[in-house]
Amino acid sequence: MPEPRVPGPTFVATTIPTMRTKQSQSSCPDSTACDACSVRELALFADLTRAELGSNPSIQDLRLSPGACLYRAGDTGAAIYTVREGLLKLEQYLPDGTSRIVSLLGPGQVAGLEVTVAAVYEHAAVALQPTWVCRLPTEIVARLSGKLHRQLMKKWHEAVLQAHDCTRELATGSARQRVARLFLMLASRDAASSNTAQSAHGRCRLFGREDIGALLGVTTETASRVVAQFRRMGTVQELGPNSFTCDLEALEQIATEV
Amino acid sequence: MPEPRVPGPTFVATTIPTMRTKQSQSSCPDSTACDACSVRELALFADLTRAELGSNPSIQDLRLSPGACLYRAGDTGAAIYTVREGLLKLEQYLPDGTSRIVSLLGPGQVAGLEVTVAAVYEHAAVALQPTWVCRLPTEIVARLSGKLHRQLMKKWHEAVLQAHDCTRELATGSARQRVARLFLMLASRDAASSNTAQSAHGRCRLFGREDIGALLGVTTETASRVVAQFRRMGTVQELGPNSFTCDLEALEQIATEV
DNA sequence: CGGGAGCTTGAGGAGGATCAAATCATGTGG
DNA sequence: CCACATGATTTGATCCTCCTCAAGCTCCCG
Repeated sequence: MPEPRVPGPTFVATTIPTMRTKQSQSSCPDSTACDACSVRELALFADLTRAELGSNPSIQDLRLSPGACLYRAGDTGAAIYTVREGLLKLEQYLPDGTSRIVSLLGPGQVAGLEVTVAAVYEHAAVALQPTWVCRLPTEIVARLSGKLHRQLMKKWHEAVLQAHDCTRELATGSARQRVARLFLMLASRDAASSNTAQSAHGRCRLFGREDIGALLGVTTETASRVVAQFRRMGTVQELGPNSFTCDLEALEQIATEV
Repeated sequence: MPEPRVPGPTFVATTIPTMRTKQSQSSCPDSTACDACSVRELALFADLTRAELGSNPSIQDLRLSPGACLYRAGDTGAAIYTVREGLLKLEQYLPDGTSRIVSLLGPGQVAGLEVTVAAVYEHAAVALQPTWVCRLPTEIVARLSGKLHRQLMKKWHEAVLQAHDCTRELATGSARQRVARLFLMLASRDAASSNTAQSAHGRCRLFGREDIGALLGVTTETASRVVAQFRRMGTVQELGPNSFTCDLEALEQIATEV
C-alpha cells in the first residue's frame, strides 16, 4: 500500500487562540472521498460497497489542531469518529481532579465507540497532533448496524488492546523504561507510514511534556528530564519541534533492562 | 433484585495440589439453570427467550479455585466465559518477563471476548477467588450472533471501561492511594450483593499480595506494608483470611488526598 | 517435627516528587 | 523592529516514597 496521505482540504494553518476548545473545520467530501480515504480498509466501512455508502452528506471530515477537543466526558454522544491521520488522547479525571490519559488513538482507530451502547462519552478526546477524523453520526451507525457489526467488533477489540497496552507498557517500570516504550510505540505507529520497515532507527512525533506525564503517570518534570537525557545520550535526536529520530535498539535495550 | 447466590452443584472444596493449572469441574446444568442464573439479566443471553436458549449441552458451568487458570495467552480461543460469581484476573507479560494484571473481571463480566474476532486469547485468565464461570463455545456465539449483538457490544463496552478504570484508579498516585482505591473498588463490587447499600463500612475479599502488586504496579513488599498499615490504623479489619471490612470514608479520604 | 509458601518487617539506597528558578519559544503591543 | 508578557521546557536542590535485599514470622501440610 502506498504511503497514506490525506487528500481532503488544503492544510489550513489557522492558529487557535483558545486551546482546549472544540476546533473543527468541516469539509464535505465529494462522493468518492470514502473510496479514496487512506484508512479505507481499516475503517468502519470496509465491508460496505460504494453504493451502500453513497455520498452521505452527514459523514464529515474534521480537522483538529493540537489541543483541540473533539468531545468531553459527559457530552451527549451524537457521533463516533474514525481517526484518519494524527493522534488523539482519551483523558479521564481522577478523584482529586487531576487527569490521566487512559488511551491513545491513531489512524484507523475509533473514538467514542461507547455511544453506540451508552448515552454519553466516557472521556474527553483531544488531539495531540494535527489530526483528521471522519465523523459518523450514531443514527447512521444504528441504521447500518447490520452491515457494520463485524467492523464494530474489531474496533472494540482494538480499543481493549490499546487500553491494555497502555497499562502494560506505559504504566509499568521506571520512568526511563516508560519513556523508552512510548518512543517505541510512537515510532512503530509512524513506521506504518514509512516505506522502510526494518531499519535500526525510527521516526516519531512527540507531544507536550505535560501530556507525556499524564500518559505515563509521572510528573511533567520527570518526563522532561528523561527526554532531555535521551537526547543528550544520542538515543533520540530532535529534528524539529517534537519531531524525533530514535535509535530503536538503544530504546529496546532501555525498555527491557532490569 | 434478591441477593445473588449461585445454585449449581454443591460446593466442592477440593484442594488443588498444583496451582496455576487448569482446574475446572464441569456440571451440566438442568434445563432451567440459565433461567435461574444469578447473573441472568447481566449475562449474554439477556435477550434470548428460553426456547431459543434451550437446554444446550455445550454450555457448561465451571468452578475455579483461586489460582486456577481458565486459559492462557496464545491459546486457541474455543469459548468465551461469563463470570457468575468470584473474580478473575487478566494477566499479560512484559518485555522483561514479569507479568502485570491489566484488568479484573467480576460477576456479569465476560472473559475472552477477543476470540469472537481473533484466533487466540490475549491474556491469561486466572481466578483470584473461588469463581464460577459459564462457558460458551465460540460456535454458539457465531450461530446466535444476530441475537447476541447488542449484549456483546455491551460486554465490549464493559471491558473497555474496566481496563480504563484499572489504569486510572489503580495505576495512578501513591501506593497508599492505589491500595485504598482497590479496597473501594472491591467493596463496591461486593456491595452489589449486600442488601445495605449505604453504610459507612464495606466488606470485601482480598487476594494475595503478589497479585495486588502486579495489579497496582508496585512490589509485593509495598503491597504488604500498605495493607498492614491500613490494618494497624483500623482503616480495614481482617475478619478471616483475606476477608475484610473497610472504613469507606477513611479509604475515600486516602484515595483523594494530595 | 521439619519444610515450604506466603506474609510481615527492617535497613539502606535509588528514583521520582516537590518546590523553585532559569532558559527558551512565541506572540503582542508599542 | 524591539521590549515585554506568557507559557512550555529545562535544570537544580532537597525530601520522601518506594524498591532492593534480607531476615523473621505464621500457617499449613507432609
